[in-house]
Amino acid sequence: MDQERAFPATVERSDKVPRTARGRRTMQALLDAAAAEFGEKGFHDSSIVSITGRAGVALGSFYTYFDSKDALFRALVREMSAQVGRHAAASMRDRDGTLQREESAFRGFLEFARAHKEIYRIIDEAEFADPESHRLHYESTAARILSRLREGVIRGDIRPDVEEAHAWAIMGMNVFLGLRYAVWSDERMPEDVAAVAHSLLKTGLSVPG
Amino acid sequence: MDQERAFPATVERSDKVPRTARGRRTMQALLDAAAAEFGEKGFHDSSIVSITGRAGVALGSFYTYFDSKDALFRALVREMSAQVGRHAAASMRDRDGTLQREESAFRGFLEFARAHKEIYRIIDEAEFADPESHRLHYESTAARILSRLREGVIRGDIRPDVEEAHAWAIMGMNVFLGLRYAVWSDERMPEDVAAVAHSLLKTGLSVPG
Amino acid sequence: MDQERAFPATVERSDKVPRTARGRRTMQALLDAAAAEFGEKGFHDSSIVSITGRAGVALGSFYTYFDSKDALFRALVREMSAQVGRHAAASMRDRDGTLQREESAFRGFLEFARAHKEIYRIIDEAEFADPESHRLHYESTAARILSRLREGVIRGDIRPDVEEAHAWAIMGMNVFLGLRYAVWSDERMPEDVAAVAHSLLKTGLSVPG
Amino acid sequence: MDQERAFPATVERSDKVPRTARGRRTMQALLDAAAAEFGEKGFHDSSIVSITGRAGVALGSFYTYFDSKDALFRALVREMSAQVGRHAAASMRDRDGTLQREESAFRGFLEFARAHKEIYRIIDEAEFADPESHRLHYESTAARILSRLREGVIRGDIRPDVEEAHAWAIMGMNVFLGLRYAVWSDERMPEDVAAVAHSLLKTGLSVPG
DNA sequence: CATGAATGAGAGTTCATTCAT
DNA sequence: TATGAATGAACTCTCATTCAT
Repeated sequence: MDQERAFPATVERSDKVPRTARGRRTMQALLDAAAAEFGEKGFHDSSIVSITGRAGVALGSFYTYFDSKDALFRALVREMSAQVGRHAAASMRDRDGTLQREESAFRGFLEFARAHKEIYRIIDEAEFADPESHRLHYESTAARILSRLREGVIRGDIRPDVEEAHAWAIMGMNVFLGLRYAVWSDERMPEDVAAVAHSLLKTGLSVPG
Repeated sequence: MDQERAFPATVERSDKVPRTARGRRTMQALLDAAAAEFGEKGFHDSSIVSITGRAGVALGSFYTYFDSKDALFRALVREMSAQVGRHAAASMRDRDGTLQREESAFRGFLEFARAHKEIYRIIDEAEFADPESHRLHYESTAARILSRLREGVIRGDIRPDVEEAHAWAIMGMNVFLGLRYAVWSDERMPEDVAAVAHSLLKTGLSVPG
Repeated sequence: MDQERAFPATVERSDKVPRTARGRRTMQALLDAAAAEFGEKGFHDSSIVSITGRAGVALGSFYTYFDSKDALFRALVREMSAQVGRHAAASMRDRDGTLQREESAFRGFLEFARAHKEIYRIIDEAEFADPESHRLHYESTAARILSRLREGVIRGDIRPDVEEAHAWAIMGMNVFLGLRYAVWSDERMPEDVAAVAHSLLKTGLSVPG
Repeated sequence: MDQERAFPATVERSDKVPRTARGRRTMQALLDAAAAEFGEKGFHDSSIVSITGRAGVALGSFYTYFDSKDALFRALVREMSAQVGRHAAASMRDRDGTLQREESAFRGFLEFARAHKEIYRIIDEAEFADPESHRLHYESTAARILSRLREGVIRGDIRPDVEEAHAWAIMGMNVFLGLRYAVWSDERMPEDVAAVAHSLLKTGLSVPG
């Protein structure tokens, strides 16, 4: 976790691997430009000319590094999905209770989303431009949440009947609170928002007794 | 509520109002075709030729009723947003507790989403194709949830500290559970899923005591 | 001349002759609307919907009275060409010298152009939309000027070597002075401008002697 | 002046500047094709497909060099306006009297118009397709004529009362004589026509005495 | 005679992708 | 590896004209 690179990092399994240092620089420039472009304009309003323009390389060079516009988008989505996961995990260590660890993870996610609002847009748009990655992102995120909850059951601080639906519920909460309080507005501190979510998850909304 | 029309209904304030019965039929055919097309292919992969083809009318007829592809999409998004709201409200009556009413509303939403999966895609894609409507949809949905929670505070069955963030959390839960269990798969019954969400909201996930 | 109708008058040889009084009114409304529309927007930016809209009649009614957009334009051009000729002629009577009569005719033309600036545009555009009428307009105008000059030769106040080219020269002068001082700007009085043209035609521009 | 290129020359400030020799050739081919097409069919009946077809390049290549059909037309109009001016100026040198110099300029203009009849049509049509350039063309042409006349006043061979209207009168004469004897028909030699215009400007049409 | 919905060819324009240099 | 010109399918939108009512 500590050796986490600054976003956006290189894409792990790109279609074409640059062989020279110069090639690596060009590819990285294209990836950075694409993240900015897709985040600002969305997939369809982004164009290869514009991306290569931002990156300061010739139009034709794009195809030296990526097979297509779609391939580039897919690469970005997977990378960002991984980054979001890594970042949440990185924020999670050494808290006592299971839900407290979830709270930390969510706070980390909120901080990350504030800093990289374009990620939201790109992952959301994957629903249309790269449905497979989109599905994978949410399924693996939910799976991670669920396995943590199950550890909590064993540990004894989580209700024994937790199941996949609870993980999806938590993920949905987190995503929408992130949209509202990290992407659309910065008005509230991540720790406040995370605390609200935590108390909801801990005891629910009913009046006690 | 009872006289609610089947989706997709006519769009209330379309740009051009047909003056004859034939015109009304054509416009309706275009709206139905557009809902299907946008739901299947998404906004950008949908084309006017294809929509008019489905509707069985000539290409040019599209522009007799809509100013542009965007205008049609906006009209659809607003109509669907309204429909989702109406449907949830319609499913909500005569339950005792506040969270039980939310459970009913959510079950109604799940049933509606199962029957009209394209709505999900269309409203989601509005984030890119019609951001204003998208924002409006979620803001007004959250506002409705919040006002119901506040009534619960007065009634005495909801924690007095509820606030906007709780409404967004509930909405996020509902949307993601709907995506998972109404759109992506029909494997679970709406009432089961709604019950899971209800128990989470009622007492949280911690082990009692 | 005295019974000259107000512009724009009915078109002499229209493709379709209305049989009822109501029909005549509708046709006239279309002609008036077309003159305004063509004058403002030019032939290509004018549309039948817009013309029928101005005229307050249904789109389909257009084809009850005209065979096509081109036919209407041709009808207008010919009518306007005739009007310009009639108006110049009407302003020409009872002056003594040949060039003084030309001066009067030109002054009349300038007044007419000031009052109906759209005529200029419509006749000019006929070069592209109805070349035959355009050519006919200028050829017949030049022919009229030439025949008047030749009368002047007989009368003895015009150089005996006048020929067609002189008529075209006078017409060109008149048209451009009209464009400059009647259409583009009203800053100078028609009689001033006509006087300048007259003195040029009378003695030329050289210093005498 | 002597090294003047044959019409149509390259357009000085086009929207997009080709960076390679091949690009320059393509752009030139498009300009030549456009001049021919606009001259033959007029602005509205000309199409990009047809222009690119004449030029022997793909449709899309058009937009590598021009922003739009209008932009290309504007570029052509301005270039042609400049060419007409340059050509008239080039034919004017070393004659004695002011009106003799005008005669030379006019003869040069007639020769140019005979060789490039499409220029007439293109500049005329600018009245509708690019009004600003059209106005500019005639205003600057008139201004040049007027300043030459004023030099004649100082030199002593032109009436002291010459003014803008005289310049417009001369320009109108020239344009219409050009239309009649250079564009519509080649029947008369440019020097004859220019001589007629010259004698009119010199002494007018009245019988002397 | 009036109406306005329906038609569809055709226009300008965009842009992912290919390719010669 | 880098360049940018070239390509053409695909798209949205317009509008003169036809026609059923």
